[in-house]
Amino acid sequence: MKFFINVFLISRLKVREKNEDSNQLIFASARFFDDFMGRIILHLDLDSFYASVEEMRRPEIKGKPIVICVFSGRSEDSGAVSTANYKARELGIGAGMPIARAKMLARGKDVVFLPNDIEHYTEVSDKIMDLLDDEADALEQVSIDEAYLDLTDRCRGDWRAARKVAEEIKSKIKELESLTCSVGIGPNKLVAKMGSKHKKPDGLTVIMEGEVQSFFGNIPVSKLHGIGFKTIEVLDRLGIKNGKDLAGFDFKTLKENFGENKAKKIQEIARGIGDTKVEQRLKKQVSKMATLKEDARSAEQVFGRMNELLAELSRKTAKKGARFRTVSIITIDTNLRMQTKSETIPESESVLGAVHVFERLMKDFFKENDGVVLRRIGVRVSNLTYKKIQATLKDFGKFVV
DNA sequence: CGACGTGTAAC
DNA sequence: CCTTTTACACGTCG
Repeated sequence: MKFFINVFLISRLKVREKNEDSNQLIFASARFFDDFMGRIILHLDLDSFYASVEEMRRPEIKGKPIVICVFSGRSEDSGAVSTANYKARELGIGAGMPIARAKMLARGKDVVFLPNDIEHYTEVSDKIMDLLDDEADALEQVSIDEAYLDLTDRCRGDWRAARKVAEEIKSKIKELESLTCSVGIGPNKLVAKMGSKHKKPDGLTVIMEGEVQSFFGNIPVSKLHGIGFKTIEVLDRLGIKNGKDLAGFDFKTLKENFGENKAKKIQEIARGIGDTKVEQRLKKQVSKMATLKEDARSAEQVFGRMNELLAELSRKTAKKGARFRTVSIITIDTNLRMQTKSETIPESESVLGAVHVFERLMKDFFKENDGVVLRRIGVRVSNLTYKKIQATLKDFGKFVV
């Protein structure tokens, strides 16, 4: 009997915690019933975060359409929209849109355009993430305005308790920062994420195991998390419209169109299957990009801007206590074609110590691309390793994100 | 297999 | 006219 239970536990652990050390088995029996019951995962998304934060700290713009912009500095209105609040979205303004177009749509209306202030948003975000950390077994911050919480142990399989936790979190965030958020709760990260997308803003959607199939089945494939524009084009040709179509589609045909791995992946998405753990991940690369004031036709013309970028990249990298092995430049020419060049070197701690490598890559790029005219450039270090002591995963995660 | 470059997706 | 940052998968080459 003991043997049987162990076999069962090991197989569960394989499915659920592939990356865990075998010493996790020590805790396995204590978690037997949790394993048996499955997990409860919560995903939280702060509603039009940047715009809402600005609205909160500037009483004079309350209730107005607000558009947060990334100005590229090339001309008065060059750049793109980062976030539009719901009032602005009613006018057709949305993220990613050129600022000039957003201003056309806003013509004659009282719309507030603001440059983004990431520093401030990060401060607000950090406070909220701290709050979330207190509510969960594990926290995974995936971006400045999104996080996953594992509530499995905390709620012991009780979905109504999980809903209570969500409501509590929502009211705390409102109290503390006057912000709303959308929350999804499900048996894995994918389902939780789809739940939080389902009702916005200020939503709360719970999808239990038994409800996954019908929820995912009725959703258009274009709304599935992880399925983007290119994939949709192919799915469309195959006549696949919603989750049900994809979940039940002939695998061989999918494989012919997407390759084995991607076929498997998108079909699992359509079935609401996912088993990745909620855990704070360390960054694997750091980069910094910028649009040039003026188009550049030679390496020497971009060195000035590149050195500024490297100074910032250096700070970012040092702050995380990261070392790197790979150095890259990223170029975007006037036709918006992106290219990268990279080189792997002996492990280094100092970005500025590797300036000559960035410069050489840039020179080589111009040598290899005769007549190219650059609009934007970027620098990146990857192949990161971390030296700082990992006091607790929580603190380290916060430090690194 | 590691290094390098590109494409897709999400934020 | 067209921003920024990251992850990951895949093909290719030596």
